[in-house]
Amino acid sequence: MHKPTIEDVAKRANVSIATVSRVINRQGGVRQKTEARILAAIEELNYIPNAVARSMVKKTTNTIGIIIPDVNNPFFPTVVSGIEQKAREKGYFTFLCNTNESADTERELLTILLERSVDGLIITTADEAGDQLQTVMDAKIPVVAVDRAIKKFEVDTVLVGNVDGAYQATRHLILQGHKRIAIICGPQNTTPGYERFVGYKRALDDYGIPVVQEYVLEGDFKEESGRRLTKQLYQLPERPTAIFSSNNLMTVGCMKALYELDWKLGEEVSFIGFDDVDIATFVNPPLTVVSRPMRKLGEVAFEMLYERMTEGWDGAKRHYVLSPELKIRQSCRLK
Amino acid sequence: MHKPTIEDVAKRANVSIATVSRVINRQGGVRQKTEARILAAIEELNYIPNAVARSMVKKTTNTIGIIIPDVNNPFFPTVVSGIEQKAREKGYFTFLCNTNESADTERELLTILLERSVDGLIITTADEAGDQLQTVMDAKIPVVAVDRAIKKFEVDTVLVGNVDGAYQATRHLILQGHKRIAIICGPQNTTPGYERFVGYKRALDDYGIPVVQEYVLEGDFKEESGRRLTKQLYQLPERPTAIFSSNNLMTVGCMKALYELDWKLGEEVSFIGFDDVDIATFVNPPLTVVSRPMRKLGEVAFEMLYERMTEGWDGAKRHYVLSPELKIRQSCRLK
DNA sequence: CTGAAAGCGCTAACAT
DNA sequence: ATGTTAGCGCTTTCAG
Repeated sequence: MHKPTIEDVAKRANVSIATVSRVINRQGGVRQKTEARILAAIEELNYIPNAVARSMVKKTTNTIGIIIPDVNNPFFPTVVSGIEQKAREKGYFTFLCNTNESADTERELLTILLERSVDGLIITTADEAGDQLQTVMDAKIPVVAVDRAIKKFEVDTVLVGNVDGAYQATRHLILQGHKRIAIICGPQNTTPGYERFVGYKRALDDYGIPVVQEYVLEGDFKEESGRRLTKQLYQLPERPTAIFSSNNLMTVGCMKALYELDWKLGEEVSFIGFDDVDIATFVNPPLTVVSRPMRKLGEVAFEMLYERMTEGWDGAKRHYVLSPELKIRQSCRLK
Repeated sequence: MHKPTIEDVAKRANVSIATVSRVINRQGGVRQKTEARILAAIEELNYIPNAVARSMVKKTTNTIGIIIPDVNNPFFPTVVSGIEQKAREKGYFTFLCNTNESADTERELLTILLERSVDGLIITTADEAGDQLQTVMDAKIPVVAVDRAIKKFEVDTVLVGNVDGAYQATRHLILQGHKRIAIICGPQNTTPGYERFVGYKRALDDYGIPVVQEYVLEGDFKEESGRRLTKQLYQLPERPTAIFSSNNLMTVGCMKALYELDWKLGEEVSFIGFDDVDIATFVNPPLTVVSRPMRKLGEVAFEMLYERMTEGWDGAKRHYVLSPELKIRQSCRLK
């Protein structure tokens, strides 16, 4: 009464296991009648091929690992669903792992994925330095970095134009007459955090507006920091007339703070955020944001990985940069 | 230059592979000195045990499958993170699969999970009848149903009190003096959809309020239906003074409709939703909701599954019902 | 305390 | 067109 194996099927159909294997894998070269008999046996026994055994001999699992730093940030699930859709189409399955921004957790997960012999890895690392990827590189497993680059190793990378997006956002504010523009930055040791600041600075520079230290605050990309820093901005003797928030979660925190402070969005303070958020159209007035093609990011990532996995392509690593888009709603008003 | 195997380690440490296996699995009975030598070899070779090979002989993969119907509904990712945390603690890994409410997709996914020999399955099925689970039952894999029961088979089940929650919500509205209370139902062929309607009806009955057909609308648990049905309600010659929405996504749709219709929340129409939503505190006034212990749901589900997997416990199937909680904010006003 | 050897279920030569 | 057989990397008796 055990799970039926290929041997059970073979016996029942009066053929060898090799022949059964041939029909399971649609390799052809099996007589119609024989095939029919085998198919019938499979049906009768409810036989389901054992993928573990197959992986054992083929040395490939048709499984990829996905590592993201924060499941609670809706950005990542969206990217992941882009990856998964493409993966499923190609017959790949995914292990989705969350590091909570911890480099140690990332290290552990990497080991587990290696043990499980994933065929490839898509990662938004918690530590851009990248030493933790040494084992993966040793194992010669294809890797694609998403949203955050890896310093130590050359790997395929897919990013959005952070500098570009932040520049557009800041310029939008400037063109409306704002001069006292604050930025709530992400961690400056991460690519997105740093680059978005660069875009902000570049726009100010281009329009001859000095960067004021009090208006440049560093958060951690989490909601609470957005809230705290907005309050800090409010305390300033000379309040900014506009705020640029570097990511979605901090934007949510900002909104909560504005509400608590009764600091009137759109009237007393203009606002623009990096990344579109669910709440964007529920606050009043709706938020102008820099939006990223999140699903697309995931789709591109899988496609790059797929090429490496199948073609064993060992060419130069590629950097793919997608363009962000300014979605103008009503949270920015003429100054 | 291939991936090092247990044999490479054995050679290097001058022992047999059996001994290496013993130390990898911490089975003891190996002399200190030998063990040290083996550990050193492992270290030097960067040896990582191959989980596929292990699964092959142990006939267990330490992997469970999770099937959910809709990744875009934030309810499920939250449940999933509850499952995953517990799973990780016990050394289990998860395959997360999304059916998009399609019974066919669910069938396919089930087959894949079976091929991959998952040790257990946690599922919120797209088809409560449950015929598609036949193969899983045949394979004698432990199953836990979450949020939706399975009719055809006895399996461990963890739910929240849908009737209870809907009853509380409706009563809350009634006690504020509302009599014209509309409900936006979920699909009546699903447990949550049906039970929530039952709770609504029971409350009306208990307080002697007749159920008016025009006020009972059936949506599909997706955002757009919430929006459409709210508009339908607005067209009624005698509009309801309160609306009860049966799930989070439809609540979002409702809010959009209210905004578009300029139907004043809290003033012209009171509102209460099943499930807490991110936007609940961003709309004005903030939404009163029935909230469910989502993470807990996942945690309980894994724990039940774990018992079955490890103890091979074959006792009676259990039904675990968690209690919902009314979170009173400000979207319901005295009539 | 350690080793030899028999599989786990399947694929992929190589024969026939 | 089909069968035989040698592994894949590991765990687990069973012997020493």
